[in-house]
Amino acid sequence: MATNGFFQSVYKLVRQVPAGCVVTYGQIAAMLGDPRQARVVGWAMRDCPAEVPWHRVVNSKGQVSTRNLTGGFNQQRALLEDEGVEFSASGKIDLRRYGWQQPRGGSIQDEGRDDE
DNA sequence: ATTATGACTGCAG
DNA sequence: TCTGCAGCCATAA
Repeated sequence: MATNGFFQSVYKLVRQVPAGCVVTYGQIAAMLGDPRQARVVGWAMRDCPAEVPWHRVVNSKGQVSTRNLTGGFNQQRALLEDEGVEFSASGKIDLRRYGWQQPRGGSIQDEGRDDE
């Protein structure tokens, strides 16, 4: 499927996301090389194959409910909570703590937070 | 080829 | 901190 190569890249990337971590659409798009294609990433998630942990994908606001909760989209929060992710009172996630980043050349270790 | 929509993002109020 | 408007890209009709 060469037509949906971008989609395949998205799926592959999301599949690499470990449990207990979340990524934003823009983050994924940026990893693919174009942060503006964040919407296209959403399109790929809309297809949501079972092999893709779409529930670990949230918007830049760290929330899931952008417009309207459709279908199984509601269980995103429940799934993340099951992974160990904490939600704020407003239903937001700490991207600074759960925000996943691709491992760079070398060892990516946990950077200490001066306050937490 | 053109128009409309969308599981988004960033800036302004 | 939250809400609203405009911009960008891809897919569907």
